[in-house]
Amino acid sequence: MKRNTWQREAVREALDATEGFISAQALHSTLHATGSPIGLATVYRALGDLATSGEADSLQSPDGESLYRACTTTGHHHHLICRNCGLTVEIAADEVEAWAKRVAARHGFTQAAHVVDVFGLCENCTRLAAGE
Amino acid sequence: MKRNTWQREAVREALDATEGFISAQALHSTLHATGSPIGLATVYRALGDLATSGEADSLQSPDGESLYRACTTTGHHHHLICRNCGLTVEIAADEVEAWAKRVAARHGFTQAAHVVDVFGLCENCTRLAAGE
DNA sequence: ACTGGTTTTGACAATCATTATCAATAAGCG
DNA sequence: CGCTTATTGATAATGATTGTCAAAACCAGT
Repeated sequence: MKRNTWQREAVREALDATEGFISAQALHSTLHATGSPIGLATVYRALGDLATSGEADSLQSPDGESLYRACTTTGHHHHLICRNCGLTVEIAADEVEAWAKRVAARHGFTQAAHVVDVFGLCENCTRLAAGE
Repeated sequence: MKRNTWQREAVREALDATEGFISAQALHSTLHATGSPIGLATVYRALGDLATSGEADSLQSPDGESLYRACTTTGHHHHLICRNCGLTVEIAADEVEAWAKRVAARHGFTQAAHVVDVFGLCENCTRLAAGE
């Protein structure tokens, strides 16, 4: 039987309150910062469950972390993320939206969700890197 | 200066000889199996270099391993991944390529790498899911 | 071919995210 | 309320990847 615990609720809420993707570790930190004494292992378990049940999307960041996101079909958008300082800019992506659907259909895929995120260096960090 | 060593050659050849994606660990094992005393760290370095120079493609498996593949077409492309069975189809993504670069530039970002992967259910799994 | 300056290698330690362990806790049912 | 059992959480374990650094290999110049 599946039980409802405040921990699972907390993870779900924290994920909902997060813009874009977040790592399990980061989510755990966030929860701790707000006073929740939730355990790290529990965050991993809760995120895994959410991903399995389809309530959350997961993807792997370029450096191998698993990132999670609350699955909201409404208000879909994408992100431009600074690899160095973490600055995140939201971007609309209608073009990509259409493209993803087209490509998926062409290959017989259904229920296409897509992960379109751009990692780069923001203006600031570009300058810093150049000065190295 | 970049030097040519038999180790780097060996990695490149082993990668060329491999169908599809392979993990660094697996490639190391393969090399050892053929008698090459190459070190694990060296395989990682060589693969990283190949990926950086565009001679190899890399992606993350669902369980967090980095997988590499000899890059047949010069150029970058993306993947269509079945959420259920893991089937991966390669897709060209010139449109997205251009879009990503444009968006990044518009926001002052440089060195844009992007994560553009489409998850869905492949034909097979769609049928299976329907029958559930 | 020999030598010098540098890069590369490779064995192993270190790191980091994630998973397993397992006793203690708490959810839900009656 | 009490019982059964899923869940929690501190910590150990795992496993891939990266860092370290002395020794070996590469390449250019002689």
